[in-house]
Amino acid sequence: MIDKHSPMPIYYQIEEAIKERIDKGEWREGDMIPSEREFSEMYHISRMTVRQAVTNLVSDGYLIRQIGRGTFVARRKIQQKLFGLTSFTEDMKGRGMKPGTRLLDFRTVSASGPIAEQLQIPDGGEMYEIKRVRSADDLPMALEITYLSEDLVRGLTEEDVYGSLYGYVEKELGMTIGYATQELESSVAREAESRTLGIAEGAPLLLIKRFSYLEDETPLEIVYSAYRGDRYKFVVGMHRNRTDSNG
Amino acid sequence: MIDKHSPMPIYYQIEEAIKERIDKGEWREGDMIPSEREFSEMYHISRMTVRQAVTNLVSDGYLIRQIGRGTFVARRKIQQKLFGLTSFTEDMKGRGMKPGTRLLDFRTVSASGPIAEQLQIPDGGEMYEIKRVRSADDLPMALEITYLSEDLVRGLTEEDVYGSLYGYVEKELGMTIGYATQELESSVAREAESRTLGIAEGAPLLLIKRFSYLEDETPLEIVYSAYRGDRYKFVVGMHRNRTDSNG
DNA sequence: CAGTGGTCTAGACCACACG
DNA sequence: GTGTGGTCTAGACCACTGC
Repeated sequence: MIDKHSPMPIYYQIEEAIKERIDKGEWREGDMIPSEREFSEMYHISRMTVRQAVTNLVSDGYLIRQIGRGTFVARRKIQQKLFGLTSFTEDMKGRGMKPGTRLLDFRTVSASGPIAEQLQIPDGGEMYEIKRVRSADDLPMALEITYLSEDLVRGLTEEDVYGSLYGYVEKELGMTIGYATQELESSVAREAESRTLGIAEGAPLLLIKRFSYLEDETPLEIVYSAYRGDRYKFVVGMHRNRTDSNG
Repeated sequence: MIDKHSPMPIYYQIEEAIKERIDKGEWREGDMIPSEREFSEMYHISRMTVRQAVTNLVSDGYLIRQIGRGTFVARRKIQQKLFGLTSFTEDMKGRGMKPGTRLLDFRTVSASGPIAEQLQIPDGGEMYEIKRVRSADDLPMALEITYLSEDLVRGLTEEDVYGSLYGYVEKELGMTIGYATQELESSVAREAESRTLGIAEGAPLLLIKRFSYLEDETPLEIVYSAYRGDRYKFVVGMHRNRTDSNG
């Protein structure tokens, strides 16, 4: 089960093995899994290596550690996904809906102002501007305008933006997305939005502004979205920081 | 600087030392901090202990590791707080506003239905129901209804709910809050809400439903809030999961 | 090349939970 | 007392970066 000579790190192999047992239902929610020392003996590896695997799964929400008692399969594992940053495409698939895209506009424009600044594009640089209507199960769900530095994702084509931009950046360009900050506010649809989304004027809209960054903090994209208030709920899991109550 | 015989773990002391240097500006955004081996020699501790400190600070957003290059102070450290779950009181303070509370109702009611189920209160159990208007700089910001199991926070009084419930639970009861899931949706104010919040009927509202859990997954509270759309933006930082693109 | 973080070992002692 | 996770050691080899 564990290959010590695989290029895959041992701790990663253990993570996958544990997740598989949980997914298969071999270990159920609330069950105690083998102790770190048992894993260590089972696979003939050091306990610190086991701990690295378990620590990762704890922070991913799969496991719960309890001092003096043991390590347990987390309840509510459905909620694991809530903690991770996802693209529209991944979000909709996670909700069991079919994502779709209608491209309204795809162009490069010269960068300037706060958008250029946020994307760290120097004066005179170009950026992609992509306007899309995102749909779920063939009904309009959101209106999206995305900005990316042309320099960072040079060679982006219209075909690339019909699916997940995150998927493209990660799989085609081999970049690693780190995190995003998102601002959400409530608004009402004006004429233009109501027409594009097929809702009444004055109907509720959820506005989301997203700044995405790569792992090394390079700004990747800015996205302005307007989601239909009658079809979309934003769902997020948040952990309590160890340091919040102090500082 | 490091006391090996302190009851505080060494890795924690190192974390604090590093954070202090960052907060003081001794190490600035983008600066490389000493290598793990340097820390190890500096403090006469093993490198694995240093790594534990650095790993924690990386996941808290203070540091960035780069293979073969070094460890750097993260940019945008203002955004660190965005990733942590906060109470209303902490949230407003973080925005530089003065939080306030007007208590509309405080009572215990017999638990039943989906709320009792979510809070894991057995048939016949009681729960607190707390209705509050939360204000920022003395202007109404949100209408909140909170439910807690009476059994879990027995002895809660009216005075306890004028400030941060999270603070009370953590500091007075000594519990550790783990995480929460939150659902956000856009809506418009009806008559009752518009009167309580001092806004027009039909004005945008941001509705937030929150389920909080302790570290061991015990359900702590349910909160339904309605925030004024003209005064409040929900801000959140989200990390990309290692596993999102695969599974 | 030297230096960095990434992984891993084979132990150790501690505080805690439980019977 | 036994078993658990929490912390810590003093090394080791690897892949990667940058000069």
